[in-house]
Amino acid sequence: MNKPTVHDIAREAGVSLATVDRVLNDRPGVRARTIDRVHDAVKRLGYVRDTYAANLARQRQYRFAFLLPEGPSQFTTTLKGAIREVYASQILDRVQLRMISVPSHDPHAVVRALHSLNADKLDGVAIMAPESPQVRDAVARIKSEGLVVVAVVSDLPNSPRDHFIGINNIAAGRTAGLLMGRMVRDSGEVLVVTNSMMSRDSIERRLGFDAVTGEEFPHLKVLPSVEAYDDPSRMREIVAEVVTSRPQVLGVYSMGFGNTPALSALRDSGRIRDLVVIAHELTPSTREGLLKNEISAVIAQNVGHLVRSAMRVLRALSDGQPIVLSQEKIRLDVILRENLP
Amino acid sequence: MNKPTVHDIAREAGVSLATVDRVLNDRPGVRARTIDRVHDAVKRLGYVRDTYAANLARQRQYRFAFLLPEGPSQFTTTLKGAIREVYASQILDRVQLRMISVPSHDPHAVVRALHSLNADKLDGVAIMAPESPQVRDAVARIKSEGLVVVAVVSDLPNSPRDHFIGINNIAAGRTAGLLMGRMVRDSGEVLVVTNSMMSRDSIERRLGFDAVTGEEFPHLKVLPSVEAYDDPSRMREIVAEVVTSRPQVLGVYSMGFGNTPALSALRDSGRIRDLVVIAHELTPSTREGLLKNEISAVIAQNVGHLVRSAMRVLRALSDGQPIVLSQEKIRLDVILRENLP
DNA sequence: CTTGACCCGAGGTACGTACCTCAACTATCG
DNA sequence: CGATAGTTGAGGTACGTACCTCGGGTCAAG
Repeated sequence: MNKPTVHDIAREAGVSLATVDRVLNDRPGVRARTIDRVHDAVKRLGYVRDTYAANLARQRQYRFAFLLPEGPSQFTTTLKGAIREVYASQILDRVQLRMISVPSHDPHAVVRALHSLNADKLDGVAIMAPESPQVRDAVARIKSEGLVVVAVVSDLPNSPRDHFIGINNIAAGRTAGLLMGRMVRDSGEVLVVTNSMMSRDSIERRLGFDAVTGEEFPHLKVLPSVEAYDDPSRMREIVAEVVTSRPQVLGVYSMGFGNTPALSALRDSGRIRDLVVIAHELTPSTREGLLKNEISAVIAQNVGHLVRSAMRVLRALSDGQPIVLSQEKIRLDVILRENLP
Repeated sequence: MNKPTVHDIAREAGVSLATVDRVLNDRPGVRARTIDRVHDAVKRLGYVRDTYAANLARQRQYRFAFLLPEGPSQFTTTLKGAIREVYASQILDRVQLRMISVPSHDPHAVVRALHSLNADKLDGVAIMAPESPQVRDAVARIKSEGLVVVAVVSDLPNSPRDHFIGINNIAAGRTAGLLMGRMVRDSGEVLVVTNSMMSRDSIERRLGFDAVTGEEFPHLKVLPSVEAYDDPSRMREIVAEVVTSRPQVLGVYSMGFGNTPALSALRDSGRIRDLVVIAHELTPSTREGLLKNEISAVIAQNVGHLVRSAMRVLRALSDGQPIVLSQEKIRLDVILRENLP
């Protein structure tokens, strides 16, 4: 009737508690036949380890770190806020957190930070950084030391990370393209702005955006991406120049990072209300833009979910437990003025 | 350094463990002054009860019930599936679940079901049912017996329920209105269909929809709501009639429940691809509609989140623990073909 | 047959909390 | 002053699991 315990397993398998314990915790000194007997009993009774009692007994502490880009980006600020909020609330059990900020555009700094992580003092790390060969090797190294590694926001697809928690950026771009095509009424041009087309996120978003607009919305002509190279004033200038000189521009797709200067340039041009503006990530800037009817839609990922999911996955992986994939999938949120959270 | 335990509290307050226990669990036999001393120590050390150890010690079982509408609605089927999935996965700790289906349009049946719930055998209940005076009284009664009551999907605003888990339906209607206004290119009419305008959800959605279209989109003329009174064939007939006889209809807003027959009528009319169709809830029907470009957007609530949130809230309330509101807020999802989960 | 390596059981303590008993103390009242 | 009720402490067991020790068992090689 009740949930079976190790005692029930021992009785069912006809062995002692110590043996059950040895089997369940992969300790040596048990014959293969006996191991099977225990596993059979586990299966027959449907035993599942009570993780909380186990953690209590072994005084388990989960020690995780978040490796995040430093700098004044509104998105990372929002993300860090979400991490702090989750950490402060009591939903985390036995978790100790460290936040590490690095200039993420510098692969060597990322590598140094990764190498400074000690497997003796840490169980897992969540990384948000662009992938580079150096980073890939560093991930491999800390994984071989026994750390659990998950990528957040930006995937590290060629690195041996255990899991990726974030959105599908091609789908994000496709969603933006679909919205743009449905919302721009007349034929015209669409401006795409980003900080850098070197980032795989931007590349994927652009790919998705182009695919949908190309296939389904021939009335739109999508211009080549405008890059600002992390320079806000450059972003402001380029956007201002394009929007004022090309009246045929009817839509702007801001692929994230650099929303604020792009928006301010659009605002100054006086044309922002006539444009369909689609941006990424919900930040103070984009929220304000939505409320002022300057931005039509924001494609976002829920940073609260992102952080909680990262924690759950880190825990599950450090315990060797399965992940409930349906719960961990980060949805692509489409946010309009009326469904602002 | 480590998390303080009851032992630390006892030492800090200069009392015994038994006294700390009496205070923390509101047991009698402690002088007011001593109670304060213990509470002071708790505050000074920042003690928080280890819920898992406590549940272990007291052999806690959470016994919850879900009271849901019976019948073949795709949304409730989806919801029930989500409940089963959450229940089957191991994320629930010490929770026993019962699902009760009632013909929810019959207040007396709902009341009978509520009265059959025994506070001795149950800790809490999540209810999805329309509010009526009878239901309100029944909720008050089972609450007075000590049960925790939360409303899910549809609020019971005049009942003494402890919490509501679901979306803001006025905002949902406003979001639909905004999407409709942005996506319908020319001047024309918008058809609004629902099963019944008696339901407060429908009323609120319509309210929000009208507010936004009225204020911001004068090119749209929103027709009076068409009601099908839970009769699929009636729904099919009315929709077919309106759409074929009124070529000036450019958009259709299906407020939920009855999506399937409405869609099939639109499909048969041959006009569906030229219309902007906005529907509620992600079900097999609406998913198919999105994929076929028949539906432009779906306003949905994530049923997985809904169910997990209901469980967390029920647990927290039965333990008298605080709720992390930011985690429990159910977002209004805007789902397009490209961001289908 | 002995030796030693391997296997297994019995029984213990611990984690943080709940809940129990019983003895002893304190304050108050008549 | 003693009786009485109200407070408090000491110490225990239990929850389900981890981890430890130690004694005794089996079995194959020498």
